[in-house]
Amino acid sequence: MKLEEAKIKYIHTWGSLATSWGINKTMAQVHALLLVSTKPLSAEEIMEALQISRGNVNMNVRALIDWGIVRKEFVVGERKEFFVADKDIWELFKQITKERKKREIEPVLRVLDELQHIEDNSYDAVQFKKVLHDLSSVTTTVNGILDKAIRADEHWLLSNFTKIIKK
Amino acid sequence: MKLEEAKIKYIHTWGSLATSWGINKTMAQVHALLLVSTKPLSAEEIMEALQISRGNVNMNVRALIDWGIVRKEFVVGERKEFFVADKDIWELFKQITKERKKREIEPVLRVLDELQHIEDNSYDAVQFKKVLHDLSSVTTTVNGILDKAIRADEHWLLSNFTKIIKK
DNA sequence: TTTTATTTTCAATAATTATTGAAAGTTTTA
DNA sequence: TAAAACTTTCAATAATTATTGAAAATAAAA
Repeated sequence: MKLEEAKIKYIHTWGSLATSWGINKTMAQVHALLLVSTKPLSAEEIMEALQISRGNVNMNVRALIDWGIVRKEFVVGERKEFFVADKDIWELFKQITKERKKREIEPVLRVLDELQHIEDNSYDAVQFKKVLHDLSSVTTTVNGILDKAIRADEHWLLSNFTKIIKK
Repeated sequence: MKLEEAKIKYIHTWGSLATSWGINKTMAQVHALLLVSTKPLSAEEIMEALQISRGNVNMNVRALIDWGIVRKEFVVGERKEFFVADKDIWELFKQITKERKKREIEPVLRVLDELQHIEDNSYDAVQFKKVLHDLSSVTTTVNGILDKAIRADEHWLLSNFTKIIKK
């Protein structure tokens, strides 16, 4: 297999993994492209490489910048903007985790907590509260793991979990 | 807030979390409904409660059964099928994790590994292999954590991670 | 066996989500 | 200032994914 071919295959693989986890395919592909590129890329170059429209590139690059995993880079003698993705994939993992935690998991925890406070002590209601409680404990635990991972040093997750897993 | 109202809110909240993680909304809602129900439910009752079609109920209930988190239950004097979801949500978490790991993460690891074997030692290729390697280590670690979690006792994840997180 | 109850399937359709492309907006240069 | 270079926006459209509903299949009862 040739290098270019391998890069394309990687970009596609990553895109399809993203899709099944509810992340926009193009966003994942743009990020993957920037990761394997040895130089900053302009909107044109991304359009060309992934065969997508200018608007699509713009939207997804902005989103990646919002997520803090892609940044603009100035290129001497060039007027247009160029983009790079830093190569530390732990950082990527942390950023994505952090955002999703905040956007998706925390709001659910708030709702679950609120629902605990219904004033009803019938058998049904107690059963319901029990389910909610279990659900909260799973969600809280997952949330806590993610929290710890994103606060810690870059390689905390790798070094610590590796030990735990191997014990 | 009334109990019924709370149940509905819970079912909806769960459905929307599922959606953002690439899981079918109805599937999550059917599961949630069965979890908070104090008795086994028939297809009709699910249709009624969630206002969805017979076909939709059938497809999603089958999928939940395939995932091993819902099962049929025989009801005396009734000819039709009834369904229940066992109340342990750790089991749900484990099953979902297990399936997604197998269906989505493992295939990606195989592709990443295959791509490592390109015979090219140019600067570009070496950089690319570096990115792939980092990516594999993140993916492998995540995979390993999930693996451990699903193999262990039901409450391993809760008890162990809670300690770790609080340390 | 025939009838009736129930489940399954799947083509058609609806709903959702992603993408385009051209117009409007912004910034830089002349 | 005006023109050129470039970026952003967003209504229209395409692509994807979920849902319906009725016909076919299956199972139970008469």
